[in-house]
Amino acid sequence: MTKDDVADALDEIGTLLELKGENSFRTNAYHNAARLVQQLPGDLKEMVAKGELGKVRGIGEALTEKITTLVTTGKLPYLEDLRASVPAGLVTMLRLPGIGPKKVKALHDNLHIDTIEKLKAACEAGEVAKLKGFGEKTQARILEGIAHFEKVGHRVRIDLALPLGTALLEQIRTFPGVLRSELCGSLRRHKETVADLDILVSSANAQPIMDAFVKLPEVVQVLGQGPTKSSVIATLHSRGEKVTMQADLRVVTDEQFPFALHYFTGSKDHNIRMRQRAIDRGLTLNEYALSNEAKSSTVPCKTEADIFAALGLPYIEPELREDNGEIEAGELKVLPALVADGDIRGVFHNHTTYSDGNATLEEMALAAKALGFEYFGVGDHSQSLTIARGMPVNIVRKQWAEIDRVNAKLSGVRILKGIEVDILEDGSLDYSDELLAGFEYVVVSVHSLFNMPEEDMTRRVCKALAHPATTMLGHATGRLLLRREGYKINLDEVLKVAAKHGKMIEINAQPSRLDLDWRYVKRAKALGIPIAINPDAHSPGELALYNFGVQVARRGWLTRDDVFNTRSLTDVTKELARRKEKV
DNA sequence: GCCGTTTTCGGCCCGACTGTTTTCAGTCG
Repeated sequence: MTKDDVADALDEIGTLLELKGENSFRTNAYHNAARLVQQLPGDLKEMVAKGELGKVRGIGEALTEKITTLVTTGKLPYLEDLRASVPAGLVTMLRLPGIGPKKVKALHDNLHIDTIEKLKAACEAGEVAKLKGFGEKTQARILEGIAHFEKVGHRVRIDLALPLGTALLEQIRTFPGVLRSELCGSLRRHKETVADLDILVSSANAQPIMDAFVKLPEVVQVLGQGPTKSSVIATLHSRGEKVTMQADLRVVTDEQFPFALHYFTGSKDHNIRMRQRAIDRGLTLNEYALSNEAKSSTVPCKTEADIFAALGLPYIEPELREDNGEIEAGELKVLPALVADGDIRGVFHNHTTYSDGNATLEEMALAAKALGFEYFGVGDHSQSLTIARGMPVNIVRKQWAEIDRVNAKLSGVRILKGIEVDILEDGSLDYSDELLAGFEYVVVSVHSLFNMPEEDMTRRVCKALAHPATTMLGHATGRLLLRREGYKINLDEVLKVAAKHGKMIEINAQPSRLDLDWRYVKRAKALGIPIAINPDAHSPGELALYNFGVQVARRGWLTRDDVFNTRSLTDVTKELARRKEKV
C-alpha cells in the first residue's frame, strides 16, 4: 500500500462518517490525516515499522492503529464495514454543488434516495422541495447540478489525465518492437479536460504489444483486445487524486504512423477540413494514408509536417487544430509562432505564508529561481478575504520590508511587490488608493458574492479594471473545472473595458481554473490585451504549474510577444513603472 | 478523531451567504 492508497482510505472513512452524521471534528481528523500521510517525507512502511507514525502531529492512537493495519495487511475491516453501511451513490451525490453530507443524509433517511437517478426523479416529482430544510430553490439547484454533472461527469482535468497517459506511454516505449509512439487526442491538443486517452504506436508486430499493454499495472479492466486496438480502464494516483480513465491503444505500421497520429489527434472538425482539402486536390486522406485513388498511388509522408505540406499548408501545432481558423491562417502563412514554456521569465500572482500560501517569501523566490525565472511576483490576499488570511494594512507594510530584505540578500531573482486585491461588491478595491500606490502591480480578483446577476458582476469587475491602480484581472470567471461553473459575467464587455484602459488579463494556470478560457484568450489577443500567465502558486511546487497556462496561451494563439511575462526583468519593471506613472 | 507547561476534558473551525426559517442549519472557501 502506497501513501496515496492509505490517504484514499482515510479520506473515504472521513467522507463516510460525514454521511453517517458523525461530528465534523472527528471526520476532519481523518481528512487531515489523509493529507498528512500524503505529504509525509520518507517511506511509510518504514515509519510504521519503527513506530514513528504517532509522532506526527495530527496522528494519534486510533489513526496509528488504522494506518498500521492498512500498511501491513493491505486492508481495513473498519473501512469495509463502513462501506457496507453506506450506499455508494451517497458519496456521488456529494459532488453536487450546494449538497453536503447533512442534505444527503436527509434525502436518504426520508426519501430513501441513494443514487443520482433517484434524486433526479424525486426532484422532478417535487418531493424534495417538500422535505424539511429543503425548498423550491434547493430542488431547482439540485436539478441544475445534476444536468451539469451529466454533461461533464466523465471528463478528467488535463493535469490528472497527463500523468496517467505519460505513465502508460513510458512503459509502452520500453516494449520490444515499438518504433514510434505518442499520446494523441485532446490530451495532445492540450485541452483543459480530457475524456479518454488515445495512445498510438508504430510497430511491425502488433500482437505482443497488445498483450503487454493489457498487463500493465495501471490496467484494472480490459474492455476489449483486438489485433490493432485494445481498450482498457486504467487508474493512477496523481496530484493527490485517484484518476480512472479509459485508454485506447492502437498499433499501426511505421509508414501509417504520421497519418494515424494526425487522425487520432483530431479534432474531428479539423480532420474533416483536412480530408476535404485532400479531396479538393484529387486525393483521399484517412488514418492510414494520403492516396491518389485515380492513379492508385500514395503520397509518402514521414511526419505530420509532410502531410500538411502535401496539402499546401505549413505545420499546424496540435493546440490549434480546432477548425478555428488555423487552416485559413496556414494558407495565408500567418500562423502564429506559439509561445513556449521556455519563453516564460517570471510570474506575478502567487501566495506566501503572508496569506494562504505554505512557503515563505524567500522559499518561493528560490523555487522561482530554480525554475530559471528572473522575477517572482508575490500576490497575497487582501484584508477582507479573512478565510485566506488576507493581509491587514500593517502586515502589507511588514511584507514590503521583508521583500526589501530578501531582495538585498538574493541574487539572480527579484521579488516584485504585488497584491491580489479583492474586488468588493460595488467594484471598489479592498485597500485605499494610497496603499495600492505602494505596490509595483495590482492583480484584482473576485472571491465573494459569486451569485450576483450577470449585469451586476460585469459592472463590478469592469469598475475594478478601470481603477487606475489596477494592472491585471485575476481568474476572470472564478470557475473550477468540472466542479463549479464560473460566476455569470459578460466577458466580451470585460475584454472591451480592459482594452480601453490598457489593462492586462491573467491566464490563471492552476489546472482546476485555466481561467481566462482559451476561447477568450484569442479574443483578448485580437483586442491587443497583454496576457500574463500566472501559476497562482500556494507552494514552491505549484510554481511549475505555469506550463498549463502556457498550454492555454498556445490554444489561444498567443506568441511570445503577446505574453507579458516573457519579458525580461528590466522590461517588466520598466513597463510596470511606466503604468504607475500614468496614474 | 487529536491535543495538552491553563493538561485527561473540552476546544478544535472562521465568517459569510443561502434558503430555509421565524431564529438557524447547512454549505462553502
